[in-house]
Amino acid sequence: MKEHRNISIADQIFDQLERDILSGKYRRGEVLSELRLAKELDVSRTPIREALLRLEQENVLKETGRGMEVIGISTEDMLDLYDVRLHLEGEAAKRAALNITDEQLAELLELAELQRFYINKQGNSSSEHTKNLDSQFHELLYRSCGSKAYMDVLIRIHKKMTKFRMASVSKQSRAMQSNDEHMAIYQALAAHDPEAAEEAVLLHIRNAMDRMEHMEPVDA
Amino acid sequence: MKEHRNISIADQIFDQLERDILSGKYRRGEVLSELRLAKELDVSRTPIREALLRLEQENVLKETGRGMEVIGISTEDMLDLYDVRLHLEGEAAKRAALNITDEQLAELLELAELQRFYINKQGNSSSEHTKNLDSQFHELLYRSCGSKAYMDVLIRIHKKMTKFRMASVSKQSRAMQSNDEHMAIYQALAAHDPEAAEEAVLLHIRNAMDRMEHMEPVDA
DNA sequence: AGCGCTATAATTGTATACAATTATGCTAAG
DNA sequence: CTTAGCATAATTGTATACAATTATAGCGCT
Repeated sequence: MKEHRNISIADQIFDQLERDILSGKYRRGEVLSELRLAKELDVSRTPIREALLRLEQENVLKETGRGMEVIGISTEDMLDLYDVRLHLEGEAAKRAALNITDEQLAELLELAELQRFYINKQGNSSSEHTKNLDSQFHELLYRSCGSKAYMDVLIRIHKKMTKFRMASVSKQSRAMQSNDEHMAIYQALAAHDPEAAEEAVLLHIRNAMDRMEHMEPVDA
Repeated sequence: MKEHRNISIADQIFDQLERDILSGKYRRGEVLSELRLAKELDVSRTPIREALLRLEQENVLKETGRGMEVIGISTEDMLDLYDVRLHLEGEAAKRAALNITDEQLAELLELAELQRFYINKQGNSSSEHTKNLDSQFHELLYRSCGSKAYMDVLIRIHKKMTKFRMASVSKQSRAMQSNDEHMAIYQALAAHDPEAAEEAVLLHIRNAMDRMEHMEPVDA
């Protein structure tokens, strides 16, 4: 079954700009001009405008009367994002424990095992593979809670955190710890135990906060 | 001091489409065509596209391969949104009690008093005036908590709830009750009492949920 | 009458053209 | 040398043109 639409130029520009801002190519406070970007990326202004608009909606850029200004994210902002997650993900995990399907459980397990495989193979979690698997794990967890409201908020926050996560290489031990926590979450969900799921998720978030405070952001 | 930019056509289209979807002119499941809207509203496709893109980001519309499909919001979704707020606004209120400035307090009081004035004058809360004042009150409350993460999430949720709120007329007594709750929130914030602020906000949300379940959505 | 094929409609994605506003830099005058 | 003013650059917002894909309807053939 083929996916219904091709990837548009606008989508590609969006991803690229997102990465470029993250990687520091465009710095906080810098103002992006549509025409300049269009010439730089060799496309017309139309898909550029669309990408910039999306980035503005995601609070990555800010309208400034003339041009879009790059908004950064501070360590404090990141901690606040974690704090919001601490207030929401416990409830989401409880609901997921009650609502998750067998198919979702199987997929969750596969994601966690795949992540473990890559960590063992590569010795760190900086690869796109591993980061992507982490995102998929959490996104699936959010989806399985059965609430659009929780899902939307948590997916948005997690994407933002992933996006702005520093591209530093993490120790294998940290990555493995995080993966262990994913496994614990899976176990609690598989047992359909709301309290255990809540506990496992909160522990995962708190540990991720600790890891970040030690300047070694991994995932969560 | 003049505001830095004029209201663009795209902004107007966005507001109008938002209202039209809310009012039921465009129904859930209906697919909106850019060209049709452009002819209907007598503008080019460009601002239409921009408005549709924004509405998609706000989860009001959904891409369907061809055209944008109108997404509805169920009563269950609304209750979930309230539940998310119950998990976040208490903490936000606590922070606001500690961080709010005198200027913000003064503005908050003015908004609440203005709202009271209009309620007494008009006898219900269905007017744009009153709904707008409610939005402004809550948005200012969120802004004063000093956290971008809490602010972004809560503003987004509140806007969505306001947007999809049924346009039913509410009894004056309900509107007054809600305004009383606003006043209580203000008092707690003015006293810089975190616990009282949390309690007042949670009470406000719970009462709003009750009002909604009695089919008389007002605000909160 | 039914079915299939083709031509045309509709629709989105992208590029370009145009208008209006605003910054910027250069020139000329004091 | 400094400053005021004007012309030009840059920039966004909007409209239109073009391309490619897909649905749809009509027509002819069996």
